[in-house]
Amino acid sequence: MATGRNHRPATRSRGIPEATVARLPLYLRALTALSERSVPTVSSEELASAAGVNSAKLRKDFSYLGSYGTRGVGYDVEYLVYQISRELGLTQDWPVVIVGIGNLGAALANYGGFASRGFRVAALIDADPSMTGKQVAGIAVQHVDDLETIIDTNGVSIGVITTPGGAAQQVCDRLVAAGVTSILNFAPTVLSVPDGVDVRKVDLSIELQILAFHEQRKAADALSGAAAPGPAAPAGDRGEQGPDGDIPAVMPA
Amino acid sequence: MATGRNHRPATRSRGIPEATVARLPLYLRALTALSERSVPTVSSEELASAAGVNSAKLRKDFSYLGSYGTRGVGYDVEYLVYQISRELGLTQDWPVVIVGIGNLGAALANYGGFASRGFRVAALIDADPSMTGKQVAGIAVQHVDDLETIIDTNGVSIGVITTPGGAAQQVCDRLVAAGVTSILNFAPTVLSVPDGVDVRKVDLSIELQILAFHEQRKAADALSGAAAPGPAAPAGDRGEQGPDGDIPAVMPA
DNA sequence: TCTTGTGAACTTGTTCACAGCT
DNA sequence: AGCTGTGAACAAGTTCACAAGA
Repeated sequence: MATGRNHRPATRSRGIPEATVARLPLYLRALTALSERSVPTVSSEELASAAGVNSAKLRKDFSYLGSYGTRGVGYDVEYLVYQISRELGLTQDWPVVIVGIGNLGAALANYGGFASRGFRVAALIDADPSMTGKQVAGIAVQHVDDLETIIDTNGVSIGVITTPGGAAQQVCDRLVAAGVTSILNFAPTVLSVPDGVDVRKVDLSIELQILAFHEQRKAADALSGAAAPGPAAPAGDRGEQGPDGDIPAVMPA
Repeated sequence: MATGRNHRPATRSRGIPEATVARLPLYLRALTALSERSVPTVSSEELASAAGVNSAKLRKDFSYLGSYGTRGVGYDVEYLVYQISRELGLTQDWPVVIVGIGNLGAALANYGGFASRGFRVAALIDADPSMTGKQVAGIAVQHVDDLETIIDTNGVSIGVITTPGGAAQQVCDRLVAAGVTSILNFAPTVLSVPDGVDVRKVDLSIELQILAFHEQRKAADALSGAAAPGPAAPAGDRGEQGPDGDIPAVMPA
């Protein structure tokens, strides 16, 4: 996958692999949970298991950040939380706008995990005049006519698009023109953006189609494979699941 | 990520790379749009551009499916739509259950893209008794007590979890025990599943954190890099964006 | 003795560039 | 002449396995 990092291609001394960046939030979540339970220290094995990856990968990932562990002991939880937060840029506050306040937009606005990690919903924007002024998650919806002003006065650099597919490119263009340089796109559309703008795409129907592919293959395997080991699940060991792993996800601008 | 495909590791003759599988839905969407405009044939260059990937990758991807193009001409749109649909298992109907009918669950239930491509919402399930019987997207919500019966009578093999994080593992265990073998998890939790069960995770807060990382780096680059090329976007060419490529995505309830 | 940190091997994915077919 | 299909080069990511250090 190629997460688009097209700007300034050279001069990157301490480049952290994209796959690693994609896992840092996962580690951070696991570490935060440990921190809340006042666990002082954790081994790569334990943390890896909590994050659903294997320990060699985790150690390699951390090695790109520096040497924050202690041999024979493990990692200091609080210290690691801080280092990863800093690396991800979560020690600062990121104002975010959500454009398109339908079912999904409202769901995201109500999502608590937002505020918890450096993100703040600065504004909700919708094109429907009848939505203007309505309170969603305690925030008044504003009309899309004011998009540029909202972006500007709030210093927003991250936008979330939850409009229907047909409106997404247009909204995207306006966001970018107004100064937004990172976009999380929930609309089922491929967005065109200028160089230097990052787009990440979240697409439910694509996820389901990928599951269907594997599901179909399991069914085929069950038919062809002679002696089926058991009903559905042989109850083997627990598998790993990655945020990325497979599908990559982002994209370059 | 590693989409857990732990079952039957060997004996896979016609293995399609995971990265390719992740892009097939993207091609399918672009092809469907062409089909609706009655475009009979398309070149790898055109289709790649519509899907937001480069043409060499697209041709390589299609080569894993077989030789469905015509040299000097391109690909027959209708034929390709059929072949990809078949490969993804979308020529059959997949009943899906959504567990956890909060904001997000309701948003997904209302999502039109579901039915359009082989997926059918067979049931909505929630643990809150006051939700039972309520209509969401034209479907009556059922109580989680009946989960096993619902899975069984509808022959469901794909489940979507949109519960709060705390309930996700428990719901997952019951889904798996009832026979579900593919799970799309929106809860901010790493799910443990037996071998043979696929889990895909969509996590909004992770997506935002990845964007924040890149955003932070752009800011750092702008400071260090002497002459800034322009305001925000140099208005370069249009980049590619992958579904997978990197991380997938949605989120927690 | 225990666990990190990492070179090296390996696997997966991407891009190139061109032969081969229409 | 044009575009697909693909071997081969390349790049990214993962896993192994063990030396180094606490």
